[in-house]
Amino acid sequence: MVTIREIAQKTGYSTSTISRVLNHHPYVSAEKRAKILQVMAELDYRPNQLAQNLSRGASRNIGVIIPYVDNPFFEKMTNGIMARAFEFGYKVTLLPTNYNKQVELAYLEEFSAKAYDGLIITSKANPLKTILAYEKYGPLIFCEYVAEANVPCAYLDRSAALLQAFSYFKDHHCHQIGITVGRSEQISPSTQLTLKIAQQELPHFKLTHVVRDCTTEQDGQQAAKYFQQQPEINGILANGDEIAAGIIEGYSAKKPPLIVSQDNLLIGKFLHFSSIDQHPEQCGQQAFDLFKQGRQNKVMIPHKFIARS
Amino acid sequence: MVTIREIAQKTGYSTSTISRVLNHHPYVSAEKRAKILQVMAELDYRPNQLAQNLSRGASRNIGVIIPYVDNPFFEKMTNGIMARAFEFGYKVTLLPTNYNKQVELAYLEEFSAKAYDGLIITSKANPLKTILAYEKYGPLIFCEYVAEANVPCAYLDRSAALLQAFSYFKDHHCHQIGITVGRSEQISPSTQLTLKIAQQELPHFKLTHVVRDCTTEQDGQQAAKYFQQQPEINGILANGDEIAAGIIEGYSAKKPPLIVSQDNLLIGKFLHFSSIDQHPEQCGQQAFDLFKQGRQNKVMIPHKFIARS
DNA sequence: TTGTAGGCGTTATCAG
DNA sequence: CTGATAACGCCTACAA
Repeated sequence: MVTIREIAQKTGYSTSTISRVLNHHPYVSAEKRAKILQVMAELDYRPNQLAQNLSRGASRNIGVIIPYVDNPFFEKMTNGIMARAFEFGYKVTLLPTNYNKQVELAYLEEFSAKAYDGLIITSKANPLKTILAYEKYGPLIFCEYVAEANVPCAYLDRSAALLQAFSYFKDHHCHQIGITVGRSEQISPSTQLTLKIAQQELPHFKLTHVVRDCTTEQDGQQAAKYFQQQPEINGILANGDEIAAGIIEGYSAKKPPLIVSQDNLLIGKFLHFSSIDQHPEQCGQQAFDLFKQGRQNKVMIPHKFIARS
Repeated sequence: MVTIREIAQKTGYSTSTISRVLNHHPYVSAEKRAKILQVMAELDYRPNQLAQNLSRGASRNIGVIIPYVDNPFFEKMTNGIMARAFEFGYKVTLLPTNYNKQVELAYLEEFSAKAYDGLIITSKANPLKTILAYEKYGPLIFCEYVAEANVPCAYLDRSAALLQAFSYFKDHHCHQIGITVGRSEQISPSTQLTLKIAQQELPHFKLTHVVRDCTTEQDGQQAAKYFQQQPEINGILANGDEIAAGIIEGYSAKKPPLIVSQDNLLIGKFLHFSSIDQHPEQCGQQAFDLFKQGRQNKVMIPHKFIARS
């Protein structure tokens, strides 16, 4: 492997000078620069990034903790992060947890070992306190609301989105709604919020009308079976468009009640259900910007309700 | 920052011994190991991965060159790669090119600078020769067929899939088919193959029935408008399910002809068009395995035709 | 402008 | 089993 030292020998200049042309520093005579570049080309010299990383103490690489890699919502979010990262010459490493605490902890340990210059957390498996303990090792940015001061986060205005969804239901005279959620309210703040607002806005809402652990189309089908056994249900809030599609399938013969979902994928357009676009790409972009600028703000991302009925 | 040397000082042992317990080497007395671990915990010592990377000459990180991050086909492929990488403790960095040659070259340069232990190329912007020039810097694995011996690749049996699609058309008496493709046949081997086989299998096929540069639902709608002006067209081969959906939209009032698409997404089930599942996840998994095992085989991934009509 | 020398933190070799 | 010591390849004061 050709090193900076060999270039120094062949050219007769010092390693410092070589390093300077490598880093586009000023204060190198045009003549020397030219010769050095020439010798570099001749020997096919490649600066070793691993060495550069150690020397600089950074790798221009950020980690992104996500629950699932094949989930439309998080895919959009990571796409937003990656788009910005690309602009600024950063590399992105996706860190899927499947909401496994141990796996997430392993990533946090890597982070503390300087594997990433920063860590964006789109959704967490461990309690906030556990994660914040790693703040001392470098910048941590969240893609959900975190109340603690000085903790940067870009977050979706879930409350506003839910309020709009529920008022849509009310406008259509749907007061008994079924809800599908991902993780149960015990561990997911987002589910917690959903149910809290449902109870506030819809006095007739019952917790027995909640189907938990829905992440796929199949889960949606199962949920539909359950909902059909509750004839009073006249509206459904789904936690994703693929699940909503499954619900419609599950109703098969029967006409399903009014459905509102939350991904705004193409399929919603064809199956004619309403959807909330939470703009996860924007959230990802903002999260990266917060990292890049080293700010500790909290940035809210507005949602958009797509009514179809 | 606490280093291995500080641990050595506080414990009175040598850095070698510290390094040994760090790497779970044998030949360290239980007593010393215990004391070292204790001091490490006290000082909250973190091994620095950047230093380890330099010392080992590797980073357990692989790069994956993809054209787009938000394309279902390549998302599935990268999911397959990531699943395997995760199992073996590798990190994955996604490298989107948008088929820009310069961007792709920049990634190859990074690779030659040891930024990645290996590079998986799911689809390339530059000519094969250009890319193979970087083989000397480390393992290069392709996710498409590469004829050159000793170049490892996991590839989809595109020919077989296309043959089945065309015989499906013939079975349904569709001999005048329209085709949408991504990149034009001049630059995409896959498009080239598609058109070649179309000409072989369907004597009535005309190149004027090809719509190029289709990547989105909107492109599909546009294509549909064009196809409707050619009343003789009685079958359509789409290059993706979202495009197929767009085509169906584009036909709006009119009933669209028999459609076969190529992603097998959920939407195909609802819009009732046939689709070829090329199993891109499997392709990604195999590609990673080829990297991991350092083999130079060529692995074919079988497809599956999902008939709906 | 340029060069010298030390440092980044860890691993590996090789004696003992 | 253990410990010096030399890599790994680059960057950067500091001095000239």
